Amino acid sequence: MDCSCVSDLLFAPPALPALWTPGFAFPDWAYKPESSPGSRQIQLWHFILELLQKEEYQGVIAWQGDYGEFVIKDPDEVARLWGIRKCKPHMNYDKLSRALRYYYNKRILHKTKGKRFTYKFNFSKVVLVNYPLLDVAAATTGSPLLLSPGPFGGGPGPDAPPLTPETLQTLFSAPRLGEPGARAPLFTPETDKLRLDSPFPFLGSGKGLGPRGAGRGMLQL
DNA sequence: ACCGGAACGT
DNA sequence: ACGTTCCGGT
Repeated sequence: MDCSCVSDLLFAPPALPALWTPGFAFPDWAYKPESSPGSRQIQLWHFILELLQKEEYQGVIAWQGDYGEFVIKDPDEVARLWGIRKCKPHMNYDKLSRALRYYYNKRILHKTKGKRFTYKFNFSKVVLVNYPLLDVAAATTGSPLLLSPGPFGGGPGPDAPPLTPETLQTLFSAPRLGEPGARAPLFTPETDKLRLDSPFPFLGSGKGLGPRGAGRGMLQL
């Protein structure tokens, strides 16, 4: 069952110098397959983000509409590219869209109804799971960031985009490296990963979002 | 096109 | 866990 397509590792991780699409800032973890907590393989939403970030694919998939919303302009091509990456030669949009649907429950994506081939990222969710954003939120006590009484804590709302592009950009470009002792208590010093014993009021107490919780010391969905 | 169940593979 | 494949239904 050997497949002759290029391995993920050979896919040059674009030595990204903080590049972002017009109006949207992206953290580097979005491009690193291994940076997704539970996964060694490339994730579909990583891949989507990757395409979204490259200008040469703007005719294939691009940001459009609301914040976090993107439209697949060429479904067959996106499916083809995903098939190449995953060594699934028989990939097509029908199957790809099924995979995207998988993210609905995980609350990473949802569908923009009425708009063809249009989906929307739940960046707040994605960020919460993958990036140590919370210490920033904790540090900037005055910031209303993420603490809006939105769908978090109150239950699973239809969508939860409390983050603005500006907020994201600010957070991700924040030069908080090399600040000794500036570590927020939300993180264990050794692993630099999110601690699970911290109270996250906006995580809805994990209700319906998966009871397991403490996987590998990382928050999961 | 879009949905979600189910079985399956890794 | 993260899809992939197949499917009947809207």
